[in-house]
Amino acid sequence: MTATRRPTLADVAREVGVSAKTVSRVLNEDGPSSPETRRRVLEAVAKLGFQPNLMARSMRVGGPDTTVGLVVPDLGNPFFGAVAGGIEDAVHGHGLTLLMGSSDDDPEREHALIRTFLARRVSVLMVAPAVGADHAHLKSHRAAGMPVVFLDRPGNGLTTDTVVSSNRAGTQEGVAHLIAGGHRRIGFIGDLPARLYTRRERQAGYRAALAGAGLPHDRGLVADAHDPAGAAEATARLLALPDPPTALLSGNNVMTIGVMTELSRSGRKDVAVVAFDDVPMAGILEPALTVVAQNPVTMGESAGAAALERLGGDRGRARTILVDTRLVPRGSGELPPPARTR
Amino acid sequence: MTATRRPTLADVAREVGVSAKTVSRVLNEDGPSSPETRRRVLEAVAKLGFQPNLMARSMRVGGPDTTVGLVVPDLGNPFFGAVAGGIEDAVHGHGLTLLMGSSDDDPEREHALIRTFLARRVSVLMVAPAVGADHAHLKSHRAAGMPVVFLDRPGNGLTTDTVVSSNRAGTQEGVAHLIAGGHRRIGFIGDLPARLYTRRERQAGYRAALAGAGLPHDRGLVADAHDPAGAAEATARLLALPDPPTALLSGNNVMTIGVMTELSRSGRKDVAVVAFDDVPMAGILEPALTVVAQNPVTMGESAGAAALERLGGDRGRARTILVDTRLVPRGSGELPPPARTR
DNA sequence: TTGAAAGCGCTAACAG
DNA sequence: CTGTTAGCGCTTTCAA
Repeated sequence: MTATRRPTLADVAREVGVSAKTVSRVLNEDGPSSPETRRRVLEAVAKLGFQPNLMARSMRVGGPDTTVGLVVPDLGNPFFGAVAGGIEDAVHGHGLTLLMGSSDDDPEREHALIRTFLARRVSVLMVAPAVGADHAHLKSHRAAGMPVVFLDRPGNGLTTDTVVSSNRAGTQEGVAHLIAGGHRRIGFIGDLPARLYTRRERQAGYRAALAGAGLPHDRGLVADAHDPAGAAEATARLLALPDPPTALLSGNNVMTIGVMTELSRSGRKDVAVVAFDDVPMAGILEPALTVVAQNPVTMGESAGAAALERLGGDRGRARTILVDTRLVPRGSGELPPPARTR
Repeated sequence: MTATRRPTLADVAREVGVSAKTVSRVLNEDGPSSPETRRRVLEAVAKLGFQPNLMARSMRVGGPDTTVGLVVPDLGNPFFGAVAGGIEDAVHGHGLTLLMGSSDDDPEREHALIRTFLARRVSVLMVAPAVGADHAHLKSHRAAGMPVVFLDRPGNGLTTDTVVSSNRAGTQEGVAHLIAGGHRRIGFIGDLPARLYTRRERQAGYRAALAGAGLPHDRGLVADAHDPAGAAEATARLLALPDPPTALLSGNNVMTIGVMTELSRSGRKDVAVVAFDDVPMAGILEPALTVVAQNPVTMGESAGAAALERLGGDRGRARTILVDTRLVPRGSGELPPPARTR
């Protein structure tokens, strides 16, 4: 079997007996064309199975490629999947397609992906930055008219449109919810590295809630992990303290799996929990899991909308779009602390 | 602020005082070049921040675009996110990038996306087909050397490499597990439309297990839904039958949410459940959820590997790659049926 | 070791 | 209403 060449504009033109430009006109509904020519061109297009080469078109038009380059840390994380879905919804009506890659939270891979995307002349670049990545090199590209949007986390060395969850306020609300329920010793299980933006913000919200209630901030109640197993260990460690927490705030969906697994394993149904980020079966757990829900689809849509405005010529100053989180009380956050023995 | 033009090969050449071809040679390590020239070129490239235009390159070379076009029904579904991650892992080392879009299980949108991808001259096309979509029109493209791979579901009207889960055998194993536990009336909660490939296969596995055990196939124990709420209703309906099932097989992750929600709501801890497709917190539910786990990452990797072989010149006949599922007993599938009153 | 010319598939600009 | 010419940014081909 021999690879057959794909038909070009010229092939269609030859078939019909007109010039390439005429075919182009018909196809792009650019300029006038006689109904008769039109008909014959379309016929030939169908007959030959011609499909215009978008690369060639973009190139000649001089505009960027009709793609949105998106770099996320992990394609497998449903959070980023939902974000991607939101972006696609926002832009696909404008003829833009998603070009995606995973950085695996590695600045090198992120940089490589960005380079590839730039080389492809994407219309828009969206990045959920890896920890430690630098983005100063994108300045010139943004100046050249390519919108850059940071997602979930701000970038480094570049001030541009950024879409993030209300991490701090959301966590603060979650912790306040626990405090309102009578808890005074509340643990925080955060992800690593500790300098990750979302981790820092959520922990700041945790501290703010404690401060707001006049509660002391016990550094010993803050634990770290970078996977569910680690989160489970961290949970066990906190609960084994001499004066253990009566409630926990889980810093993200991955931590939550570990926290809940450990509570389930040890049969501790008396520990109140609020988890940051919603999870599918939260309502079925026992007790049902109270969460601070994020809105990843909205985040994606906002990012898409912002990018489209920039493409439309908006040169205003960079905006930070805060997408609201929402406290969803389901039970686990409403557990009262055990009666105090004093 | 005025949009500054991006530097081209010619700009670099002018800067250095050589021809464009020389710059091209240095950059692509094609043909010889003097160390001195080389140095000056690289210097100018760095100075101007030149990045070769990949579109122009692909076009001139005549080869396809360095992308893998992937169409999935729903970007937000973690299953497809994981599949995409697997594909990316497999191909990114070969210089390929993922171009993704959601069809929303709508054949029209799927077709539009495929058209866009073809127009972009993707190197590979991967599709998780929408119900009712036709793919005969891809024949010529495959003949022209573009690998086409179907994912999760076979395509229509085109025989080509296909990667699917062992839906039938997996479900059969799950149902056999329930039967081995003593269940004789087992309900099946499947997704709609009923002619969806995965639904049909899984239901066939269900029937095969019943037949294998000499159990009657009661059509009344099979229910449908297309979202969690519907699955919850379907579950309630089955359990309200005069002679209700003592065990349920949930046909996919979305159904599972509804099934478990209803069991939780009604406090029915006596109904055995096996769910097709694993879910994050399955182990924490009470009882812990027994599942037939799929392997989406492996599916993506297999698809990627198959595509790469085709790109490498493999013209062998189309293969169907069955990715094994795995029964993960966790408790809910091991519940015995209630003692029979006769 | 380097350069000049041609051309990938398409469209902008101008004629006719 | 239609055609011609030129050129997007790059690489191939051939010549120097």
